[in-house]
Amino acid sequence: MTRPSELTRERIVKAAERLFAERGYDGTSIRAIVAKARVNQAAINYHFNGKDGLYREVLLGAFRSLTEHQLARAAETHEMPRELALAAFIHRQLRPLLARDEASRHIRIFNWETVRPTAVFRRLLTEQSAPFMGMATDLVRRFLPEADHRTLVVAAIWLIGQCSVFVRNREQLASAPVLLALDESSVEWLAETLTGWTIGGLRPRG
Amino acid sequence: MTRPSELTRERIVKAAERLFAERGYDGTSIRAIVAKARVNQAAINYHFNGKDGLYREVLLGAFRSLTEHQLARAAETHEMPRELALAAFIHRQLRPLLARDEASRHIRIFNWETVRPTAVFRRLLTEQSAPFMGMATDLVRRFLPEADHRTLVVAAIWLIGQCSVFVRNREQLASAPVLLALDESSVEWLAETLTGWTIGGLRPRG
DNA sequence: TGACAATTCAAACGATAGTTTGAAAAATAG
DNA sequence: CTATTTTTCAAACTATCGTTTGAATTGTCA
Repeated sequence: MTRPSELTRERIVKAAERLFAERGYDGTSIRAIVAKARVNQAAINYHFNGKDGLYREVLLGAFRSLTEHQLARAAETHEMPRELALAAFIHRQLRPLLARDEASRHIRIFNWETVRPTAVFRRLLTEQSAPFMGMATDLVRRFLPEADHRTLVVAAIWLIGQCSVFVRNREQLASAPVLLALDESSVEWLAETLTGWTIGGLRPRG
Repeated sequence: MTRPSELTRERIVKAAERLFAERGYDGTSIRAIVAKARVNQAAINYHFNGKDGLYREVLLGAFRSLTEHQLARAAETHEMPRELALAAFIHRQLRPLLARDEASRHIRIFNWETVRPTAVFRRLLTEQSAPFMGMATDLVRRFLPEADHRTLVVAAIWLIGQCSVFVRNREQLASAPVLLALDESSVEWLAETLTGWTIGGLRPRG
């Protein structure tokens, strides 16, 4: 077996990830991808069996990267007091607000999927979302020790949603009329504010 | 001036709204629209000056309908105790979970826009989102009477985000592995649960 | 009714989409 | 070096896209 084509594959995946994140699956043409990657047009079919196969590759990478960012800290989070663990979780979820990096692109790809889920994505989700959801569920369980399963799941989604609304809409929120500041200290303050509200919400009350 | 074409316009807008909601702007072809509306292909250019013009029409209608859905109740909400007002707001925001109706389609069209905002939408947002955001801000202000402007805006977004994460991802959440039930009583319970957590979060604590 | 504007229609336009082709080039194995 | 496989390449293929065209039809007003 001979494999001198790894470079070409990597260039294609890298270019495709950027374009899929920016324009979505339908909005990205393979001609745009090969132009950015500076490879021949037929290379995508040769290496990935078409546009679908390439998209699957990109989606897998995005999913791994996004969940691993949290899951890598799952163990140490579990050792912290629940309030600190929650703060750390929220802080990490808000991280794409600051970084115009790979993570932002991955979030963007997922945003496309929430409006028009592809078959590839659906399968990926049912196969691989369990660890991440489990981490969020474990976290809220420490605040709601007697809640039933449904309540815990909803609380986990609630927690994730509080963060994702800012991440997802960061471009709109940063411009008029909201003009939300997104520098490091502002995001820090945002994370702390959200943490406070979340703890208050999950705290038992009479 | 002669105007026997209102029927054609309405059929086109109605068909386009459904298709744009389901597939987004790029994913909807004018051939699909005219097939669904059962009008001639050139009718879209004749009546709306092209696909862009038609989309603008649909977007305007969606925006009006959605904001009016909440804003129509703004006055009466203001007369209610703050806890009940918040519950009513959340309940209305979660409504698309139940109804496969016009409002649900309009929310879906907006979901497309958060991924790839069109110029039309950006303008619409800066022009007309103020009343809606103002309503949400007024609502949270009743819980945070001494908060500064930034905190109030973030709280309003936080409130909206808590609801939208369920609406936006309803299809994924309803299927495995989450299997969130979306019948009437379940949504009722969800609204009450979210209301409780939100009140708890915004309530002052020592 | 006749003249004219508004509306509908089938057909075609140019552009771009994803994919396929078959040969040239490069890399590997014997 | 030779034989063989892997990889690249330019070009073409088929399908669909949004839009335009110009004639036919319909509706309105004088």
